[in-house]
Amino acid sequence: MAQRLEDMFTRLLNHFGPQHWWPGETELEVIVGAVLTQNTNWKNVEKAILNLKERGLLSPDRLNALSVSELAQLIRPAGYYNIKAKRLKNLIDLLRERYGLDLSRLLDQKTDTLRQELLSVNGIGFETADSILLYAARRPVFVVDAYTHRILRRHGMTDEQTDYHELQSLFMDHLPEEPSLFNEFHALIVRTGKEYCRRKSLCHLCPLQEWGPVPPLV
DNA sequence: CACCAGGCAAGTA
DNA sequence: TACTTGCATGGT
Repeated sequence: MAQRLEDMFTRLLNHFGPQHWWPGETELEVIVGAVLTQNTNWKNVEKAILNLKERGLLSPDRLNALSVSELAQLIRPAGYYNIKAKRLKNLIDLLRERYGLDLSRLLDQKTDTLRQELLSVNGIGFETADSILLYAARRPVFVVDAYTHRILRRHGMTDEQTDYHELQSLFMDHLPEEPSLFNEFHALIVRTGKEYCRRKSLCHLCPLQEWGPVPPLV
């Protein structure tokens, strides 16, 4: 399995090149983006983040000072803006109540502790928590998303009832625990899914196609 | 027009 | 436990 995953990574990287996810941004911006991108196109998220940035609101203190309804209007382009405003405020509430709005105090904790802390927030599930761990806190945590399930299933490496943590362990148990590798691998999986898994007619162009016959698409 | 995007929680049986 | 539904904008 280790060889298979390394081969998969090599093929995707050779085909697409580096994806540069979340380069040169602040930790807070990554965290806000992780919440806003839940089931949402990243381009829409960028517009919402720009709204906050332009007004200088992208700091724990300024976000803390906003009301949920004010925040909701600012992040409208990201969709689900009412629920996402609450989710962001839930996270800021935790940051204020337990860490004095000091983001580094939150992020400097041991990985398992930090993961539990993030998951305790209403609105932060496995994928959002792990995205924050990997892309903001730079921990060697593999992020699993809908495309990861789809692609590995498509190529016969899992079945439809493989759950989030089984799939996560598949990667983390068989690859070197390098944050930079997990970062790039996850981004490449998303890119592949977008590019080649939307239509069956594009499957023959997928860089993983050479692996040979796979179970039929469901 | 339909479909979906870098999910999650709450409700139902 | 295992489904189902609501949340919402913007691009194809």
